[in-house]
Amino acid sequence: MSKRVLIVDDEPRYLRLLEANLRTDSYDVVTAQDGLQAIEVFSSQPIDLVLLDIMMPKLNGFETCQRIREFSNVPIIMLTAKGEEQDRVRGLDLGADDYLVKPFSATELLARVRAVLRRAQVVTDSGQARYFTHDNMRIDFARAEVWRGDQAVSLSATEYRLLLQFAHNVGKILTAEDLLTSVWGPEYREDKEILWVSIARLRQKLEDEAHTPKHIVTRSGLGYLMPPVEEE
Amino acid sequence: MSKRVLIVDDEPRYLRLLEANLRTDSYDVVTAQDGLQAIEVFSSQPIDLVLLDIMMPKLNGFETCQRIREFSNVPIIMLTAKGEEQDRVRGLDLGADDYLVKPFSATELLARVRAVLRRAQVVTDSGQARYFTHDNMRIDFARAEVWRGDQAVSLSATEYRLLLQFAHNVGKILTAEDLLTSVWGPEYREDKEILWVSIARLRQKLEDEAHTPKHIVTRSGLGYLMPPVEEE
DNA sequence: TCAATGGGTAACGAAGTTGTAAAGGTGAAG
DNA sequence: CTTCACCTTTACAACTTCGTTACCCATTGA
Repeated sequence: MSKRVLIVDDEPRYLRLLEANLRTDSYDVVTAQDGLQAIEVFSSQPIDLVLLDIMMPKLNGFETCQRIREFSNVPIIMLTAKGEEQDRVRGLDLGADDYLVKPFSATELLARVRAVLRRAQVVTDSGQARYFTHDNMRIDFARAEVWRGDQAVSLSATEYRLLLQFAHNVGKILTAEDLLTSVWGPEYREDKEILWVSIARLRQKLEDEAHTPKHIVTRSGLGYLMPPVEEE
Repeated sequence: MSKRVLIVDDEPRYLRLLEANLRTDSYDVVTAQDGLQAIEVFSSQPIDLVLLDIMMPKLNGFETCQRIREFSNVPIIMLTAKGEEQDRVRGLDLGADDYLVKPFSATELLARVRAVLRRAQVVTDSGQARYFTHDNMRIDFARAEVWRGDQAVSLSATEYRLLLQFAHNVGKILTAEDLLTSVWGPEYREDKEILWVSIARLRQKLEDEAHTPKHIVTRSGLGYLMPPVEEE
């Protein structure tokens, strides 16, 4: 059963080139011309690997990568014309698996694709969901929107990223360090105060009763967690 | 809990450089100067990531990579002086996860290390034990929750960490020093009083009959232990 | 240029936790 | 049986942790 690759690039020339290369190694190929289209395609069919150009209209490669990572662990290889180190580091830290600098040879492209797929195989991803629900709250990952009941909640970027951490780890304690490193970066590892304040702000927007939070529960001295919703 | 990285390179200069870089990001580092040594080290302790130079005496990087892949899926990043495409493809096809061309910057090295470890984590994380049971008590590690029968027990952070020590060492006597160092840190090694009090508090919450504890048993003069549960 | 917003810092109070001290019990060794 | 170190328990004071509000600076966009 051949793997399905999503190629995202705004230049049709490159799109065709990449597609041809991958097809000769008998991958299934689907394409998109910008980030929004990519997310659209991605949410509508199973994808095993994404090749993602950085310079694109609408959502650029970094933003698209980040969005996809909100709901999927699919392997991502970034493509770029610039060889800037800063770009490479940024891509990798946003969750990309590898990086290719244009122009590249077909042989190397295919070797990288094989390597990344080999590693990913063990996971068998396909756990891609567009929505996440927890009690009366819903997250629309693709649009980066949050709903409380039928009311849209307007979260800041930080609040949203904080909430994502919990959504991705339901039923699991996250320590202050965990959250600070993943949302603010390693250099904030010690700065618990900003976390306290941000949790408070997030709760104000999400929770019905400030005093008995349903979504984000405190475990004093240990961390916070989003409790699993009870089945009935 | 920091990740352990094995660096393999025959040039001491590079070895030291890499080691320093990784240590500043608080990885544990072990080193080897050739492939044989690397495999030696690798088989003798748990390693989370291998940085592997290609040009080496004894076993070169390719051979070493191949050997390691015969018995392990540990993430491997190849290091190479040449930027030859042929080498890169060969490395990746032998099972390496990534490669870096010397000279490289510390920032990029660390970004690649993070990326490769992140990917590996998804694979290994899913298979860990979730519960621990001892008589009528149950620990849910992910949620840091403890149940006594069908009643949730609310433990403080210290009490919970203390209990974890016993759960991880069932049937083994833990000395006061053991417990003090692992729960409170080495500087409390002598402070038996706080241990006594904490044990008492923990027992109050866990034990049915304060006088004949089932979970945490005192061995006067030696320490404490959680006795193995009898099967019948 | 000014208002709006986001996001960081500071300050304070409430709740809960932790270390210490003090007053017994228990058990091992002689 | 006595003694002493080892341990248990309780009470309390000091300290942490965390929630909250207020404030300020930087950025953004009208």
